[in-house]
Amino acid sequence: MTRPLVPADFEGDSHVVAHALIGCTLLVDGVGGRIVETEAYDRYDPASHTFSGLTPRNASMFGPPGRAYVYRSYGIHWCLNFVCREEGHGAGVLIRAIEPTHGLDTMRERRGVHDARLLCSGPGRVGQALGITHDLNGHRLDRKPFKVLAAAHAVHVVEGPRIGITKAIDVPWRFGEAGSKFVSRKF
DNA sequence: ACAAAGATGTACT
DNA sequence: GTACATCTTTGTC
Repeated sequence: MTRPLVPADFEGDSHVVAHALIGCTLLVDGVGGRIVETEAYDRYDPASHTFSGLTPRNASMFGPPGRAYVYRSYGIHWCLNFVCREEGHGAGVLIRAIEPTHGLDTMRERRGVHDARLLCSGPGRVGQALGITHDLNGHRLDRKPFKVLAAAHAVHVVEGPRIGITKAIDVPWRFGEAGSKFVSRKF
């Protein structure tokens, strides 16, 4: 009962897209699981990489929606965003946590830990577990190696303030599945 | 050319 | 709870 998401699903407000992505399935080369935590970053958000306009790093967020924006975090981690578009402006949704369902052994090997809760509970961990690299920046989400499937059934979504930022910390633009054991932090 | 901060994770006390 | 790795991007001089 699930359908693959297409670029049209990423047209619109980043907050709406971030909310709608909870419960969807994300696979990279068949490895991944259910998205249980996201954050929205819109064009006029001081905490967004797009706030100061187009730069070489954030260029993919100014391109077509339904693609990946991959950036290096703290010089160590690769973090994955889904590009969306609201009123012609670039915006992004950070994938913060996944409930592992496919390719657990591959993820354990990449992460070096066994506990399923520690495989994908955080944006840097998601990047490592799914094998995300800079090669995938700007890549379409409806083409290999990506696979993004709509949620099989309705999900109870909760929201709260975003994590790890110093600007606009008051807005509740972090979304997660209620009661999930696989989020990076409790809501 | 230079400096500072960063959408984090891990190890250690 | 605190410290620190690690390096790219961006703004400033």
